Amino acid sequence: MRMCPFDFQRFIDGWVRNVAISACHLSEDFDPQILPSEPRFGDFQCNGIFAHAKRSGIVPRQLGEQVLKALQASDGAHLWDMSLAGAGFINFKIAIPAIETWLETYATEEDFSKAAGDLPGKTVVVDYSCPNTAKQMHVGHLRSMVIGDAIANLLEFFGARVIRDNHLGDWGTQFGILLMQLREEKLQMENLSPDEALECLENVYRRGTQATQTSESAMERARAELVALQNGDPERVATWKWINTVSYASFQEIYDLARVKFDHVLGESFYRDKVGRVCDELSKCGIAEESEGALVVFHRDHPRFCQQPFIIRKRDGASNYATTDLATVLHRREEWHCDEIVYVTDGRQRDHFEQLFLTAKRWFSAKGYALPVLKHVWFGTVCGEDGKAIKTRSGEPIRLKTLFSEAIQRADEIIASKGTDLTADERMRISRTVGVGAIKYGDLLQNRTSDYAFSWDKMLSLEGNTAPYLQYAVARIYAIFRRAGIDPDAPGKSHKIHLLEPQEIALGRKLLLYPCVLHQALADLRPHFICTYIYELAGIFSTFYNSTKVLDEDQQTLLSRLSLCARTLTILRSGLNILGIGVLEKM
RNA sequence: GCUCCCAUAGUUCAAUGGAUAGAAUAUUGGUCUCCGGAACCGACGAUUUGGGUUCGAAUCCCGAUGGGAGCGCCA
Repeated sequence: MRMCPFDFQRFIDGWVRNVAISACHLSEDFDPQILPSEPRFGDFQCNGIFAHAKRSGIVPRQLGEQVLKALQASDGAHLWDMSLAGAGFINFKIAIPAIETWLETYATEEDFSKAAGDLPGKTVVVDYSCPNTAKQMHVGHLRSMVIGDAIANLLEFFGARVIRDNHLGDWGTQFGILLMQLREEKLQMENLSPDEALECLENVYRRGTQATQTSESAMERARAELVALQNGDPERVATWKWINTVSYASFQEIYDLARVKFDHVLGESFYRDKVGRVCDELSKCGIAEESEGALVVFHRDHPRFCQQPFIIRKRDGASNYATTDLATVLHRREEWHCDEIVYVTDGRQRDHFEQLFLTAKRWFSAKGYALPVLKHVWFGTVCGEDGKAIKTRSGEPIRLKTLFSEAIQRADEIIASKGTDLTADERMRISRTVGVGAIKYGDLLQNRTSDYAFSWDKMLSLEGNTAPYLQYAVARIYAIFRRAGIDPDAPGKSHKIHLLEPQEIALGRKLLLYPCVLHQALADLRPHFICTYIYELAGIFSTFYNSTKVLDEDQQTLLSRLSLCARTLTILRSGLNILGIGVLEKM
């Protein structure tokens, strides 16, 4: 088999570095800085000449010429055209035969995954979704679920062993208030559906909160309920369990719709008998100290956390989420032997996670435990139309269930307007895939660290840079294959691909960039790079489709173009799979 | 009060210190006897402000203005 790099960016980077250092005698610290470039310049560009020229006191253009000459004389130079441009850029334009070889070499998602195995043997816990029980999921819960799932898929694609953990908020002080109010209202809720029960519980909680805010005795009773629950009072425990059961049944409907799955659902309550060890060890190691009656951790060298405490045991002796989070890190290390933990939460929790990571580092180091790599993959706040964060307490945030069903209904209306001959089942499946896909994609498209302006129109849009546009491109490719009477996934001998028309070449060049995009998304755990890329790819495909007949009379042309379509299909599908968005053969 | 984040077309978002700042939407002009028009091709339109660093700044640093968030017993 001919040598064919999977990721041209990485390959060119290594190649240029090597040649520049060995043949041009540049110093070892030379960094070529190879980046994908705008199509008008080529496929990749080398930016590293400037920095090196500066350091060595040479004119960049001169150094560029010298390096270019050496590159042109080296093995591998036939794979691309190179030219010196501007003040000292070196541009690389991949030669068409090299593109064709790449397309013939990397045909299936399996081929990609195998070639991209960056993380084999690595165990990564992804901690995402994590709603609180006793409340319905609303738009504020969307991002963690969607982004976390995409990141887990991405890590899995690169060969990691991924453990998806839904760390539910099922053990907070909210249960004191809930138990108190439930007891006082004596409600009969056993016959309600999970959703109805949950809605009822939300109201109970609201009334309970109001009561504790206005009455000191209500507050006392709520505290007593919490203590009773924590001490294992059977009646309270039974009620608490029931609340969690109906809550999760309601969450599960959303997860099913969104096609999100977890390997573990270990809520905070799972760690409630593991927090003693955390406090003991941190105290004995001299990391935690008493302060104002609580057990806290300060980080003396930190400008902020030398003053701002990380409270691991409240004055009343109870633990909080800092304590359970510490216990969780240890559990994931000791039981699951993870190498890394990725937390996907709102950016407002950055202080908490920074303190958590600092504390875990000192604790693990003092005890000689191996510390996993800890990453807080945070995302921007979901804001309402008023620009302020959507909160459960202020007004009524839109429920995910409502959001999804509205999107599905809009998709269904479009299908209806086309007057198709689909069966009811098919139609239902398609409107679900389109509607849910639109919402997930709408979220993923945005750089996760940006704040998020919620709007119905944006969420439910089915035109422009949206999932349906991508799904449509996929469906059209399937339609071509149906018409040709060929299975796009049939494992057969691959046909020779000849890129002749400009639109074919443009498509081939774009396909080639997929590995670079995946690596970029992986480096920062930012799925939106994949969205941008597959959207552009679908656009280039549409242009190609519009200008170039695939089902050509000439057999060789037909087979070549069909193969090109098959590669486009593979990459669109692969990208959508990583994003957790469904694909359709017909829509 | 202290700390952090953000400011890009009318609107919603992109842009790894790289060349002429990209999309979508809205507005608007076109394409279509042909593989699915949920399509394709155009036009219009933007880096809040004042300094600085750099060969090169939307991006880094300092200030101003405007917005958001966090900060001892919620998670």
